[in-house]
Amino acid sequence: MLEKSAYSVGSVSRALNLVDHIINAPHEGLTLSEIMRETKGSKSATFALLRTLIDHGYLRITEPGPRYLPGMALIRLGDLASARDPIASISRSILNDLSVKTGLTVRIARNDNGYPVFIERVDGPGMVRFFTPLGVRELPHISSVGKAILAQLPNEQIRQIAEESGLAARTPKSITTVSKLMTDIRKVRVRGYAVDDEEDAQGVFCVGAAFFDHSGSCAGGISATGIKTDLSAEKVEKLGKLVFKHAEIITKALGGRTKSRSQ
Amino acid sequence: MLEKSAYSVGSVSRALNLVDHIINAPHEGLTLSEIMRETKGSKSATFALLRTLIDHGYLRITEPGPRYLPGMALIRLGDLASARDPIASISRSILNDLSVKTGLTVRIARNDNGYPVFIERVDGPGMVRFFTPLGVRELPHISSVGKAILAQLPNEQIRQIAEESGLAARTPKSITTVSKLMTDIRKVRVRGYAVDDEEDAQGVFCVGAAFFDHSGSCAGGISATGIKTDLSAEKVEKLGKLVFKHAEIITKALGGRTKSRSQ
DNA sequence: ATGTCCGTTCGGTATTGCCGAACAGTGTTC
DNA sequence: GAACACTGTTCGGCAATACCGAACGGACAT
Repeated sequence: MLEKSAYSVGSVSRALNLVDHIINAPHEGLTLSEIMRETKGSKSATFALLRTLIDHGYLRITEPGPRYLPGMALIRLGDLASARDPIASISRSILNDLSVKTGLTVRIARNDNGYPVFIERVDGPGMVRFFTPLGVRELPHISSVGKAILAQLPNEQIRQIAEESGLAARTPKSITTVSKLMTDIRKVRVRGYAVDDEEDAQGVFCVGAAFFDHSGSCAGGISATGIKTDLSAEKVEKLGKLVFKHAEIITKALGGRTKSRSQ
Repeated sequence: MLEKSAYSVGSVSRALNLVDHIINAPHEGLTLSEIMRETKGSKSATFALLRTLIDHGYLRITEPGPRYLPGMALIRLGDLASARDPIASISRSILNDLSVKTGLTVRIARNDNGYPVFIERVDGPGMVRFFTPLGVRELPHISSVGKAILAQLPNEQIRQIAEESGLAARTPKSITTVSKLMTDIRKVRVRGYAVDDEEDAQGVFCVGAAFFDHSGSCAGGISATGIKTDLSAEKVEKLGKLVFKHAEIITKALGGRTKSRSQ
């Protein structure tokens, strides 16, 4: 349920809320009555909104006992948005490459003002598909990509972001203080890659590195994620260098150059 | 520009048309004035609609000289819709598997009343990414999956679909008459897989097979696509059997059983 | 300095999207 | 089998509200 800002069109906002509502519903879909109650709208109004969304393919309807489900247009738009995103489209084959080499799940994030937004994912073979949504702003201190991106910013801005996002813990190993974050960031700057050692989820590790665009500013980060079984220090280092190397490949593909220490 | 049906909400329809308009625009994005002219809306109205779409993440705006681009929510919704689709989510690893084995681009389509709608794609390594959009209804007679799906229907229904969709040609080898289509369909039924030999695009071949759900009805099809270099008959047969086998794997994964010749 | 483009803001009008009630199916319960 | 309790669908009427057009202000070019 999003807050409306100035110059917002009510019915459109309600319609998009319905899409969100339905995509977060159980797999069998929802009935009109359920939707109408849960979103506190009138029957006829939500009916009209749902109809409109169906006309555009945003929703579809199951055959007997009409239940509403996500429609094909969402897949279409997601695919097109991904294809039109220079970062996502350029790096898809590079992600695949890294996933094959490491056997891990590989993801790429766009830098959204210091926050990582994952936009593409390649699952490792037989990987436990642990759920990682795309297209949402993530907390920067909790993932390796997040820290890799933060490391490219001036210290002052890192502190500011840490303050506004809050250093919430997800596991006992999560970073929760600014000072700890800064020591880790320093390590990232030396190594060139960031490590998330069970800071986001228990038993899961993650190694990430940043890449840059033509202006030399950090465009995003790439990371490899896996289960933490016999994770020796040298293995991490080897993986880190590999991830870093692939980040450099993306930088080149973007026509970018490695960070011009602008700070 | 979609036609409106009964009980449609105008402003929502207009907003979704804007999304479509922007996602089919050049990579740099569009300005408000351009959008307003091309969609024949007033400046302030389209401004409000765009604002609403931005609030929900469907669009984003570039920093200087505001231009409108597809937003992260589209990627988010596409990913969720794909994850919530039983066919797409179950078969992702199977697609990957087939793509690695063959080195080809592999796609999967849902059966939408006889028409194929591709919902997932795994590009082969170093593949010429020839553009294949997801989430749109395709012509059934022009692709191998389309024909594989058609082959599961009673002849009468095939003729009906052929008539209503029209047998448009894309290459000199395209099937354009119902009788030719039916002879090809007969072959598909014998072999278990369908072949598209440069019928969709010159120099491109494609092999597809159907899979089934728990009720025994055709849920969709899977296909492997590649460039037509030295395509010997035995190679096609080998590939066809491999694709067919993977279709069977999907059928099993869906808890389905192979077509109970209900006709 | 004048021009033209852009995006943003704002008030007034009538369009139109919302409501509520009535209708029509479907299956469940007694 | 009839009553009920649910569904989804349709429709008329009122008022909210989404649209329009005009005015403002900033950025460039001419």
